[in-house]
Amino acid sequence: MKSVNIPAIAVQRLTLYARNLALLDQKGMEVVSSAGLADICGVNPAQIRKDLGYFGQFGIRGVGYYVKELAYEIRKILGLEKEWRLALVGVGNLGSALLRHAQFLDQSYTFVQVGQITVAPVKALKRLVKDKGVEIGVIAIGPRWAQQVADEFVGAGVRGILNFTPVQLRCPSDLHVENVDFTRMLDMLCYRLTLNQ
Amino acid sequence: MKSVNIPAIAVQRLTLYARNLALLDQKGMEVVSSAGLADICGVNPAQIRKDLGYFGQFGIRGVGYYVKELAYEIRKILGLEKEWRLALVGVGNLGSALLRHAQFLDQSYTFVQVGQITVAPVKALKRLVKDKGVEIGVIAIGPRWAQQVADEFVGAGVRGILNFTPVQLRCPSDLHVENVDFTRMLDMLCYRLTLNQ
DNA sequence: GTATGTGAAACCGTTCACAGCA
DNA sequence: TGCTGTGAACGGTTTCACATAC
Repeated sequence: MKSVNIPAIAVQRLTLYARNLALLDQKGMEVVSSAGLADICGVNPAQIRKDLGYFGQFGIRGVGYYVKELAYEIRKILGLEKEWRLALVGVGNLGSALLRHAQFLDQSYTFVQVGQITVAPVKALKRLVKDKGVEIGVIAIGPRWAQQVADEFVGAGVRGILNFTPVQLRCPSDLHVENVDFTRMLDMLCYRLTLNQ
Repeated sequence: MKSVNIPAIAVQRLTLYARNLALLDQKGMEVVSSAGLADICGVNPAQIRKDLGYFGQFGIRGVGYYVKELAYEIRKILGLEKEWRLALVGVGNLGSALLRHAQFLDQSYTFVQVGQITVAPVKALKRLVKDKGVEIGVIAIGPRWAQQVADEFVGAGVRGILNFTPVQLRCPSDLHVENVDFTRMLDMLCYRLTLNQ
């Protein structure tokens, strides 16, 4: 791994590459060039090579990349070899969908070893996180309670939070928070449609 | 509006400002400075002023911004004054959650006038889009069928697609697609947690 | 010959700093 | 005085172009 700072956006693209490499692998393709993968992913070939360059050299000049191998290397880079334990708060609404249809998760995460997802009444959270070694808290509850749940997750010792509410959470800076906010994406869509009449 | 190209990321932040302005308004605050809003949103004050500057002059020097007024102006910029009609494909899984718990949507969209959301068997899509004037298609179906549904939406004359599947959709360039991909956000989280041991 | 890996250049977005105005 | 609006400086990301290796 290089000592330069790796842009977060490059890491995000890595997940895109991993997904499409898995698809190529399923189709029996063994080798792919940066140009080929770039076309599928909708990015510039040089960008793929640059992104990969942050972490090492995975290709063969004059040939390309071995699909299986590159997919594995990216999974390793992203830390997806490990089994992550998640706790979900919010059994109603979005939460129940995430839980009840675990196959949805599995389908998109064939290459990820996601651990048990546990539903917990908020009060029992602290014990649960400590006993079960939960590392990631998922907040899929109404926006009104989002900050409170986040605080409890923090107090319980979770290291990261996946936030499905549109609330901007206030958390300690050493805690990692990722937001999935479809209302924002919908707003963006409306803006772009409005621009083009 | 300025004639320079407006970065998509600036527009995305506008939605963040709008949301927090609505909250400030609910709390009875009438005026806010770029510094005050920036603190709440977790961004740089100059960035807010710059973002707004793409669209006009909304503040008063030495004072700040009128909360209600700015919130309204941003809604207008984003095209959220209009009522948007959406069609949802995917009643199972994520889709049912989006539909059955409309109050979830309402809660986060108090300032948005989102139109009827219609569930349709895929075959009837074309007629539905044309008869009801649907402008945005929402794809919350299994990844396996995502591209097919997208193609049908395109054929039916939808102008934009909100894609909840992790599939990179292939669509005509004049169609607007926004992706909500929580698997990617989860991957990012895992990477960052792995970095810090 | 072909495709990677990577410095250099071009481009874009963010932040600074201050002029302009209430 | 205080805060907006904005040109300029800065920093970071993308793309180019070519040396390098198979």
